Parts: sequence; structure tokens; C-alpha cells
Amino acid sequence: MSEPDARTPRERYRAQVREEAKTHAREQIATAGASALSLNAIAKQMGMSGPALYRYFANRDELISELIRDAYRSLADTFRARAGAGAGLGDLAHALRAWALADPQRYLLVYGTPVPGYRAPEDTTRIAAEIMAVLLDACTADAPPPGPPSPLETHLDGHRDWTAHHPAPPSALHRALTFWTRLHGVLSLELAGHFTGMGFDPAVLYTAEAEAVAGP
Amino acid sequence: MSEPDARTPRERYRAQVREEAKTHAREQIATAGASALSLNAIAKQMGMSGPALYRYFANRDELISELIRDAYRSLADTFRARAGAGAGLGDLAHALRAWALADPQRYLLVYGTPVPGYRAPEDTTRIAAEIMAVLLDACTADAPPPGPPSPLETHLDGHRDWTAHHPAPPSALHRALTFWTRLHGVLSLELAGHFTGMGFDPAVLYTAEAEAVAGP
DNA sequence: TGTACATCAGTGAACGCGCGTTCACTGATGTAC
DNA sequence: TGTACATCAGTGAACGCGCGTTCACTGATGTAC
Repeated sequence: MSEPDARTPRERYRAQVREEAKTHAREQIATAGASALSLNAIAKQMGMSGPALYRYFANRDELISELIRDAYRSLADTFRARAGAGAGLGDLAHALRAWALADPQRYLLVYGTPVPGYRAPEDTTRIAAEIMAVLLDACTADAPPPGPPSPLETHLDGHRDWTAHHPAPPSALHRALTFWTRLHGVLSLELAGHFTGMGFDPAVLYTAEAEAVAGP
Repeated sequence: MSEPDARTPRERYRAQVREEAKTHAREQIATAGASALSLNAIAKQMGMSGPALYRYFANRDELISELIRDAYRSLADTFRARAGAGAGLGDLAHALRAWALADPQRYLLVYGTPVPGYRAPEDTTRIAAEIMAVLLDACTADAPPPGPPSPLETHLDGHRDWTAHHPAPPSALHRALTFWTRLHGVLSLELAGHFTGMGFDPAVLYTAEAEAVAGP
């Protein structure tokens, strides 16, 4: 099962400390938001001095980049795994919600307002495209027989930069975007707490939106 | 036209300085996000010393509260004005987008992720309810003839805390929430820059979503 | 198995910065007679 | 209209804080012979 670990003990140790630092970073983000991330505070939580962390991360931005990358990869893996297991659009919708609720700040790291003054690493766009590809696959799989395209579909058919040459029909492009924006609409408002005190159950609303876009 | 100003010159001056400070605050938020708001920096921009601002705001939180309140009120006023002019759901949708694009950070102040560690003033919920009321009016106005309620509509009909006793039929409740979440889904992703580089025009997607929820 | 050396983790001091906020004070503006 | 007093705007110094980051250094861990 487990392959022999080719890494030296020191490399293993480094990876372990990095991982521990990232765990503390996630906890910190969960309580105070991403813009409040502090290397010094993390070091203190780990019982070491501030500068020590600079052995493991070049600077604060590298830590944040790492967290964002991890978040993207986690969602991409979740999606790919579900799709590989034959999941349809509706399953993906509920996988997305489960993934978001499991760690709200992780979701916001990916789809929330970017940390001000921070430039996302390029490779995240690659992972974002991977997520999109899974979505486009699912949308293409149960695409309806082609009818006359809507204005939006015509527009999307002519602006496919984001599809990475995926051969999805216009209706699938429309559906993929709608899947994304509608579910994000419910999720982000829920995670930001804008439904609290309103009385209804966000899950019911989410399910309705998921079915509206994916079919029952 | 203009009524005599009952305020003393000092009161007028105070209001003017407060307003100027808020303007600088908005600019600061626009470039660095709400969590980076600094009273000292604002004072410096206004050419006065840091502590001077404490004559005008009890502390940082009061300034932020004021900005949030203003943002809510601005949206509520916009909505009420449109509705008073006989606007339908589709008009409200486009008014919302125009309002959001005119000042993205103002939109995020209202519907974005809350500033971490900050508790919104209570009266904003009152203004939020006012916005909802306009929406519910519009949704009730062109509600379809009642049919069998969907599971979501049944649920919403039984959980009306958020409607402030508005007598909207279940289908209108559903429509109002959908209006909100779908349009927010597109808007928030657009404002956060998640569509940049994707090639398509967010306005076209927004219009399609607006028509999906409001009818053409 | 033992020794000599290189590598690397972690420390503490330090730098410069900006923050929110308090305080005693000066000087200008308004009010009352 | 002029004077005496109260109110208020704004200043500069100060406090304590935490931040990111650099640097010279100690001590432990690994490597080579």
C-alpha cells in the first residue's frame, strides 16, 4: 500500500512543520479572516519564535498562496473523485455545499473576495480550469437536444477562453456558468451569515437551486 | 426649494468634516479593503493629526458602522425610488447591478463577507428589511396564479420571519429569494474578479439571470 | 564505530513601521451680558 | 458694540501593541571518511 518514502528525515520533518503551520494558519483564518493572518502569531501558537517560521516560508504571501493552492486542489480533487464515480450535476452541487460547509474560510479563499493587495499565484487558474472541466463534462453529459440558442448561449459560444477548448455545446456552457453562479449566490450569502435570523433553512433553498440547474 | 438650515454653523462644520472623512474612508476601502481602514491614515489624508478625528468618531468601529449604514440606506433609497416609479423586477435587477458597479466596495459592505470581528449595527437589519419589502412588493405584483407549491415554497410559507409580515404568496417568497441569491451570485463573482480572463461579458450573463427570475 | 566537518533548525535582539487610543494643552469660535 | 467667559477643534507627545523581516549566533542533526 504505502510506498517507501524517498524523503530524508529532514525533508519529512520540514514537511511536517509546514503542515502544522498551515493548520494553525487555517484556524487563525477561520476566526479572524484571511487578511489577519500573522506569521508571528502562528509561530507563537506552535511554541516557537517568530523568525523561526522563515525557515519554512519565504514570507507571509507564500503561506497565503500555499493555503489558496491547497484549497483549490482540495475542491478539484473532490470534484474529480465524484465525477469519476459517475456523479451527475446534482451530486456535484451537494458535494460543493458539503465541501464549503466543512470549512467556510477555505471556500472563501477560493471564491470569496480576494485578500486585498494580494496577487493569486498563476497555477491556481490552472486548477480552476480543472474544476471547470469537470463541470463542463457533467453539463455536456446530460445536455438537452440542441434547440435555438439563447442570446447568452450565442455569446458564450463565441467567447470560450474559459473552457480550455472543451467541446461543450452552448447549452452546456450556459448551464455550467449558471451552476456556478447560482450555487455560489446561495452559499456565499449563507457563509457570510446573511440568512441568519431570516428563519428559513438555507439547505432547502440550496437544494431548490441545485435542482433548478441540474434537474431533480 | 431649500429649507432654512436649522443647524448652527458648528454643527454644519462638524457634518462637513465627518462627510469628508467618510469620503476618504471610502477611497481607502476601495483600494485596500474594509479591514484595512485606518483612522490615522484618513486624518493624514485630510491634513490633520490622527487624534483630531476622535472629535468626530468615537472610534474606528463607529466609522465603519456609519459607512455600512450609508451603504444600506443608499441601496434602499435606490430601490424605493425605482419601485415608486413603477419599476418591475427586471428594472430592479438592473438598478442593483448599476448600483453595485458604481461602487463595488459599497456593495461588498452590504452583501460581502463581514469585516472580521465586527458586529453590524442593529438598524442595518431594519434597512435590509426595507429592501426586502420593496422586492416582495415587486414579486407579489407579478405573481403567477397560484398552483401547487414546491417543497421550497411550502417551507418558506412556514418560515416567514424575514418578510416582516408581508402578505406575499409563497411563489413570491421564492422569487424574491431567488432574485437575491442569483443576482448576488453573478455580481459577487464579477466584483471579486473571478470572471476576468474568462472572455465572456458578465453583463450578458447577468441579464440572462435577471430575465430568468423576472421574465423578459 | 568513531571522529571531523557541514548543514540546518531555532533563538533573541533589533529595526522600522503603523495602528488605536488617551491626555494635557493651545488657540480659535461662539455666547451672554 | 465691546468685553468676559464657555465651548469646542485641533495639536503633539505618549503608551502599548503587534506586525514583517533581517541578522548574528548557538546547538543539534546528519554526512563523509
